[in-house]
Amino acid sequence: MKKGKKLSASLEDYLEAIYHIVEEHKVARGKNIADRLGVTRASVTEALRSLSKVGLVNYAPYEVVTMTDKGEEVARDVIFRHEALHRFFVEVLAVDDKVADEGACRIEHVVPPEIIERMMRFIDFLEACPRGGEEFLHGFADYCRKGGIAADCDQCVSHCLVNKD
Amino acid sequence: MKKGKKLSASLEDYLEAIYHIVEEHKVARGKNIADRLGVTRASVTEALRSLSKVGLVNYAPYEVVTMTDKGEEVARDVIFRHEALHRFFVEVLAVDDKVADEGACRIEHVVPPEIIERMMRFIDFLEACPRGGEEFLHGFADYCRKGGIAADCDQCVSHCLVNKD
DNA sequence: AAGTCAAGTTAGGCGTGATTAACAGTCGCT
DNA sequence: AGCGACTGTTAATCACGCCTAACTTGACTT
Repeated sequence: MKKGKKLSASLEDYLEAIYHIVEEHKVARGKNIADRLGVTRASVTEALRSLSKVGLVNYAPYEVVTMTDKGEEVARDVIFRHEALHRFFVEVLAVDDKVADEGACRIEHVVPPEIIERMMRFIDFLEACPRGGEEFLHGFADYCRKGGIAADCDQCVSHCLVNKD
Repeated sequence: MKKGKKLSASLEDYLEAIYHIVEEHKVARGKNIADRLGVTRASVTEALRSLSKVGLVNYAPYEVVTMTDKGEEVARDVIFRHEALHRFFVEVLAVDDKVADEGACRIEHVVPPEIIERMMRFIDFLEACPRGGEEFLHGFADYCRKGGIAADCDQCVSHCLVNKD
């Protein structure tokens, strides 16, 4: 039960998809997975054999698929990275939801854990720091839209003092 | 001269390496590239054939390698993404330089342009907004180190008003 | 129980990107 | 000029991850 080697990006995607499908339907079927990932059923079969070989899914030919405990653990880790990236892109960088998701999908497989950790902390910090907060992020969103600092910038700053506690 | 299809992550790495080597030595040799990327010379030969096939490098067997104009353009684009990510990770997220570089290397090949754009803007915004700036980022770095908001938080906020202009 | 059809599997192929091992070209030195 | 060392190329192989096409299974119909 070691940590084993890491999964390929592709297998992480399969695992993630299976997790979400199981979450919804209790079990996953090849067709579901294929549809969700936009690959053929044949590809799914191969992926399932790989995943079961490393003990992440319960799989036997012609049967429904479920996840092992280990598989759930790994899947949750992938999903955690995905969600952290997604939140950061949307909440901090004011990126469009669709693009944020797309980016998270691709980046989740390669991002170093330290960077995820800092993104999460950054979000926390923005909540804790009087300079941060809603207004600050709105300021950034405005900045993006208008290409410059807002006119009511002074008032905004004064609120730092008022809002802190 | 179309935009053509996009390069694989691997070929982007080769192109990036070649660009840096040419920058330093005027020309690149297979050995240099192999050493820099940690692959064999044989792999380099194949990559060079691919890159020259799409007109990004000037390559002929047994000769030194240089980049075409198109190649430079593409390389600069990759490097731009790399540097944007690196800067963001170091300057905003206070990530260790080595980890930031490693992360940038991997993410540069998959990150949507919109996200790069927002990261750059975020850095600009931090410079322009009175709530942002050096102090704000130091605040975050401290927060990371200490796990909480600094004690002199009030003073820090007051500076927002003083420093703005 | 047999038929049908969707879902799943297998086999074979393709492209990419890497490897090793053997061979070939280039260049510097005496 | 010839030798040797290093650099570069080729060929064969491998692992992945995907595909198509053909075959198998299982579960409803009737």
